[in-house]
Amino acid sequence: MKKYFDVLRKCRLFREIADEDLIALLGCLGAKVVSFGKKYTIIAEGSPAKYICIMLSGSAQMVRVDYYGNRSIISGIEPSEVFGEAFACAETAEMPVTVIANEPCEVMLIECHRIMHSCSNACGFHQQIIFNLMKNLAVQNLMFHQKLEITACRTTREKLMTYLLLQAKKHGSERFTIPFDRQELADYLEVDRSGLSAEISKLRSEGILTSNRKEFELL
Amino acid sequence: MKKYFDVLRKCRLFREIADEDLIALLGCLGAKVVSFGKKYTIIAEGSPAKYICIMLSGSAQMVRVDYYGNRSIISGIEPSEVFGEAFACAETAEMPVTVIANEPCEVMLIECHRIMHSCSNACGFHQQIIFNLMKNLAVQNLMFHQKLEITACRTTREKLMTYLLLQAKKHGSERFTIPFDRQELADYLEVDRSGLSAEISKLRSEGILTSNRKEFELL
DNA sequence: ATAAGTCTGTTGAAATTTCAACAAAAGGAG
DNA sequence: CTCCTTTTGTTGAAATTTCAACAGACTTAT
Repeated sequence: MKKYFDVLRKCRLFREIADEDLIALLGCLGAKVVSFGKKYTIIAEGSPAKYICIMLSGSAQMVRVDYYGNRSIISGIEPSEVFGEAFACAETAEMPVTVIANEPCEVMLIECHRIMHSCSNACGFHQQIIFNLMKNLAVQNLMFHQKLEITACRTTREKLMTYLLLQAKKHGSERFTIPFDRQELADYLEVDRSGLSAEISKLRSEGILTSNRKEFELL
Repeated sequence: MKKYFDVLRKCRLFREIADEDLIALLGCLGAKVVSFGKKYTIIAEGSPAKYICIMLSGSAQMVRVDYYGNRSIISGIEPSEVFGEAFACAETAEMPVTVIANEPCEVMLIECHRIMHSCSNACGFHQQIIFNLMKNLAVQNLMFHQKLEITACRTTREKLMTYLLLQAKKHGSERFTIPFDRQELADYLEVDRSGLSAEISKLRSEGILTSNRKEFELL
């Protein structure tokens, strides 16, 4: 487990927990690590929501395909981020989304009930973990508000500009690289890919931005 | 405070807390009750996010108006529901949304830091409250997933049907009354009101549903 | 280096949404 | 009951999105 310490230290779930306690804690929680190849399904829609997951290496996307066949990307998942916890904590019977590996991944799985019900060893970190989990869920809530701010826009241009402005703020710079290719960005913004490409060209010709593939600069 | 007990017992925040402990707890948390008239602003966009709020009576809507003037309803808030907690717990500087009273309301306000930092009296319920808060945030997360499922749809018809099917499931019946008038439903689904009315008429003429104002029946 | 496959940008036509304006229906106040 | 206000439904035109098809740029594997 030691090789994962650098990522785990950055993970919201383990805030305020000292390195020397972490090993014992992970043991107590029965944490296990699983690897997935590119394009593999990490969590399948419809499967039971038992696990709180932590991305150790690689990246993934949380995705849903609706009744009408529209693919929608709910969020990207990067190393040290927690995912699946909302469904597990809310005791959802079935996962309403799918999580798919973008590239080879290592994921840490912790059974939710190990965290929710205090452990038999009475290890002293449960309270801290629950507090961290709460904070993490609150932050995720904010991310949903951002996502809704984007999807609430009526036109492709408004959605795109709202997204790009949020990215610029997040990166603290007018220049930044986005984590999606065109099709993925379209699925995230919930618009048509070709229309999105056209809109980007238009913004470029209007002198509002410059871009090359995943790199953007707002002018 | 006693007159609010019936609502508070139903509130997620106070699960597993006995009635007789509730009074002491509310005192320890410094809970206060504020009334608002119809159409009054309960929380203003841009104001500091200090409070965890509980709706005691009446109802409200969480709303955002974007840069382009589109009004979007994020959620309806009914008695015993908690709101504003995600922003307070995530320590957001400014509220990104507005909460407006639908009708005369009573709201209980609890300063977030009173819950986050254990109280000086060392009352024994903080852990339970934080656990409840965590569960509540997880459930809210699920609601956002539902909302995203709706807004991810491309057409008015798809959004409307997704919404109505979720409502039918929620009410456990094909007949139900929705909590929005037409304009509000349009703002919730993020579509044009007149287009929404037209779509409802069309579904009616196709024999897919019957409806009268806020009452719907799926056939 | 070449070939195969993927990603991006373009285009035009069809479908859909938005917008503005108005009429009918419902609800409230006096 | 009547007047006034709000809500809902309807319509047609303008704007936008979606869809399908294709070509050029880029990547990857051999």
